[in-house]
Amino acid sequence: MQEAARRSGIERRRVTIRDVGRAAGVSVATVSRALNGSESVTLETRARVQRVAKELDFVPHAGAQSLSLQRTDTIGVILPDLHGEYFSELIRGLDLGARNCRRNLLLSASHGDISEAIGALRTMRSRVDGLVVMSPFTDGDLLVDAVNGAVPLVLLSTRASAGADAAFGVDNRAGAAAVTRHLLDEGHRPIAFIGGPADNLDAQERLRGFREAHVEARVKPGPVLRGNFREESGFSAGLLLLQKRLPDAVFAANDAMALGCLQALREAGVRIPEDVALAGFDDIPLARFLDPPLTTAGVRIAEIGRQAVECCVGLGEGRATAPTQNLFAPTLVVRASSLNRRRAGPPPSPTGGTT
Amino acid sequence: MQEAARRSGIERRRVTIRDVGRAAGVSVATVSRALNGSESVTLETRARVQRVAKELDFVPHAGAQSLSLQRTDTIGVILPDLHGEYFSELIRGLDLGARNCRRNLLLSASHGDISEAIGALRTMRSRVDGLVVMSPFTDGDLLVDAVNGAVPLVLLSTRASAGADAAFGVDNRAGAAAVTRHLLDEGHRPIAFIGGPADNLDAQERLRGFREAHVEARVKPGPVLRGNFREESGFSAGLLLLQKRLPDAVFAANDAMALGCLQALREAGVRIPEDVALAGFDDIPLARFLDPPLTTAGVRIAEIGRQAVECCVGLGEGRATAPTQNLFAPTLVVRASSLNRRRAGPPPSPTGGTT
DNA sequence: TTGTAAGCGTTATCAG
DNA sequence: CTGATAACGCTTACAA
Repeated sequence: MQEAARRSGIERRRVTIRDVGRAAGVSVATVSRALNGSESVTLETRARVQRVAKELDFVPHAGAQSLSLQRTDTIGVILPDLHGEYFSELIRGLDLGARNCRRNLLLSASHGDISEAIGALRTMRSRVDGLVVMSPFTDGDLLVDAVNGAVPLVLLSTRASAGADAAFGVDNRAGAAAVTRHLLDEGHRPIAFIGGPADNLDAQERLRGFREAHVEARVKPGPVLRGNFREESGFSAGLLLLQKRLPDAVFAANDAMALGCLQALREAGVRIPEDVALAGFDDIPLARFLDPPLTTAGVRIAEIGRQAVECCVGLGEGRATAPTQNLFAPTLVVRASSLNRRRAGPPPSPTGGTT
Repeated sequence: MQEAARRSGIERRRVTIRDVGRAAGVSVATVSRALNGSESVTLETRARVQRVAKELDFVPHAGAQSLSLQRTDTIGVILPDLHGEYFSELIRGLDLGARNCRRNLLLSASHGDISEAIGALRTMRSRVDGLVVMSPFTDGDLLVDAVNGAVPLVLLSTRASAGADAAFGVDNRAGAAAVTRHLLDEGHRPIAFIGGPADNLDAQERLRGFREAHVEARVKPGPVLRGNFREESGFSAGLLLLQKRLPDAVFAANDAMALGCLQALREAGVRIPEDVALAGFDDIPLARFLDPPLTTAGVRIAEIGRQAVECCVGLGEGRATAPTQNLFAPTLVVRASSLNRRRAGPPPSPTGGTT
């Protein structure tokens, strides 16, 4: 038939429901009913069909089922990236949610490009029952348009768009303010800030929290550098900081950049936290293994992913499982990197540590 | 019609090719041809169809296309886990390969359970054009049976099964031997080994490399502990080691366990590498950020993923892109954690360091 | 209880 | 160049 049917290798035709029917001496309808547990099938018929199906190693064609049933049992996910500690944690949560709901995960990366995200969206929207999209762009409405109501849409890290069915995010402002306050409380000033991409909502809010905490404390903020949330940009920012008089502390808008900055400073012989204190945001698993362990704003990344998927599935089933807008509050995680040890002479013992 | 068609929320019917045809005053066949760039369509007709399609925001239904075309443009991937540094890197490579080939990625985790893996396989095999499966179980044949030739199957970290179309892996034995030799060359002995799961092929081979290097050097190996490749098991192993006289060095079968062991030892006040040297396997991104940076066997994880996907796609298109069996050679990555600093008194300066 | 046949949304064949 | 129409593999009214 179809030209494309020419398979490479052994031409092994799929076993279809028709084959099972023929072999069992019943119609395809009966096979379908028998295999899907419909009431109206004789026990005897069902048994025979099941036996034959097993013998023939029949596996229903999921694509055909989807077409007929109008559901795919698949949730599409579009993230800026698929790797790195942050997304890895997120994916763990997404997977967890998908397992709980017995759904598959169709994953795609937008690489931070909104047009790529929209492209992926259009490819996906007819393959999935729902979409979970992380689009930290300021203009999430474009995404909503692309989905066009075809399937439930759950947004991550996005200002609630009127069109989206739900949104999950982190209270970045509060988290950043908490970290900033902590640094100020430790006596560090000025505090430099390494920000994220300008068009990234999370980044904007974190900067805002940083500034508000300074206003509140009546302290003048240190320099604000631009980064892109990647480790390298933190490294570059660190180099930049080294060119002038060092601030007392550096607050990077995420842990990856804090890590990069840490490297740059350390390579220059700057001690953390004795010479410069350091803090990040996200609490990626790596944070506590750094030397020194990194102070940061703890976000339950995986939990967000899980809830997002489960909410998305729920929406597809007509349940409104969660409020439209869900904001997770980060918790301040104080580790050694931010403590004020300027007074200390020799490095303290590994276990102890003065505050 | 179909019961399931009742959608929650606004009942927004999909725009189908039929709608476009009607609006453009042509048949569905012509719409299909016009949109898919067939030669035999008047320029004028094509233009009109395209305009109408855009106006109606028509997006072809991927599922229906798949059913008709017998291809899904999707590669299925089954991994033991979706998170953690190792799989994160692997996924990065898989994504890269998929992008290069313009394919989607259907991801699933087997959580180390072969029956779960088989379940996922059966769900997937009619949704994808090919499968990339990482099944570090000793019996990969079960997987081959489950796929049953329906689509190309590429195995990761598995002994080449007759039934698989290709396999990618790491030369675990050589890598482990190299690390072991390095530790012995540094003068460490005995060396304890923290192994992976017993039924895991990678783990078996790494243990073998460890032993062979000892035989070759005519040195008696230290104790061999059992782990499961996760951080916690490395931690437990570390605790176990602490109960007896400490070995000169510990070689963990992967970096995650090395990390766990490092923690256990450090919490007990043991200095690395002064008191005990440490090495891992994989060179996950985290390894170089540890304190001290971890000596390990460097595996180009992402590269394996990329090649596996591209090979899988190639197989589906009838091309035999790569040899059936592909073994990547790890490179020894020597960092501070394995050096012999037993002679040194006080901790060396951050920059320097004796060998 | 079972079979027939009409969809699900495409593409491809075959006449016109 | 274009239009019917038969697949693709499955589910489900409707009839028997």
